Amino acid sequence: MTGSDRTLRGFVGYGIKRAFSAIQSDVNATLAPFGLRMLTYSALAVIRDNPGLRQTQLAEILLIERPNLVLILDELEGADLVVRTRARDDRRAYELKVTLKGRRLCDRATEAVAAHDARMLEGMDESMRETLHQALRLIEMNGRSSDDRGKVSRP
Amino acid sequence: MTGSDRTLRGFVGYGIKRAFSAIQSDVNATLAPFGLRMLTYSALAVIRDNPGLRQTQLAEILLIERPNLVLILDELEGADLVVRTRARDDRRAYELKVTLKGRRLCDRATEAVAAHDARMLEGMDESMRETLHQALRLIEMNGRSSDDRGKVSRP
DNA sequence: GGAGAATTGTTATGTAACGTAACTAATACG
DNA sequence: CGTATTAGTTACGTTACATAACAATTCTCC
Repeated sequence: MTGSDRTLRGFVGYGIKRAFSAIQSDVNATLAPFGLRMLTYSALAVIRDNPGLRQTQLAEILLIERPNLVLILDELEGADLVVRTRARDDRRAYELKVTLKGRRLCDRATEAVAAHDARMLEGMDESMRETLHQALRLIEMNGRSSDDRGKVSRP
Repeated sequence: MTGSDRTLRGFVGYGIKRAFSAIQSDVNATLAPFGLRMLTYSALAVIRDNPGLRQTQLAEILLIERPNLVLILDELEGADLVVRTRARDDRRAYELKVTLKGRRLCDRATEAVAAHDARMLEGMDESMRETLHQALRLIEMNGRSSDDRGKVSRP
């Protein structure tokens, strides 16, 4: 035998990391034909769900900092998938919308991702999938709530 | 309401990404007091479980490429947690072992990580945890097996 | 037993996905 | 009005990866 990771296997964190990196490379391969990556696809999908969204809001939803969005949106805009139009009620902000081209690409990509997702879930029955879903949500919440401990106390 | 990610929420991949990044920052904070990061801790723990391991094998276990290990091991060795000793049966290779100091640190860090892991699982009963565990393994396998499709066919 | 192939660790280098600090333009607010 | 805040941006740094090329060593096999 070549060696084992028995200690680490005890941790969910380790399992999640492995599952995630397995998915990640795979999903990027799925999106490559569309000229998209995980991040650009995510942004595209969220904008499609929320026309008129501001960049700050998008950053909040995706849990990334605003500066990181700039390049992502530049890329999407450069590919004519998204437009930034100045908001007329607040000329600092942009309203984000997907173009027709963006909508079509997004829908096709969403199909592909859905198919990919289904493949990752092969071998699980409906109840297992549901449990997995809930468990992930729970972990996300458990993580975020421990964030607060280190944040603003009373300014 | 500020905007939603309903499309993405349908995908396990998205849930895993979120759960993972929630864990990641948190676990790095847990390890920081020990002077470790996720990667260095993982390497340390695996070496502790497999004294005499070669770097190539460690890379395989951790699913990273050999060059990336070099810096990680430099760091661990520089902190006197690990030693590289030339293997006498193959003078190209190193045998990796944790030092006494490394063993102690590893054990304390493992405790801390275990506590952290437990916090992430709060709100789940035993059966839910077990299901989560299995589900993650399954996803990992589903991902890896689709790797093969793109790899060596018949050299 | 010696030449070419393979393997171990390494160096150099590139990239993607983040984060922080500091700036500009615009708005809000007392 | 003037000061603080906010939206997007620029510049820059870090971490976690990957690939290519290389020296030293070992393997293979004729």
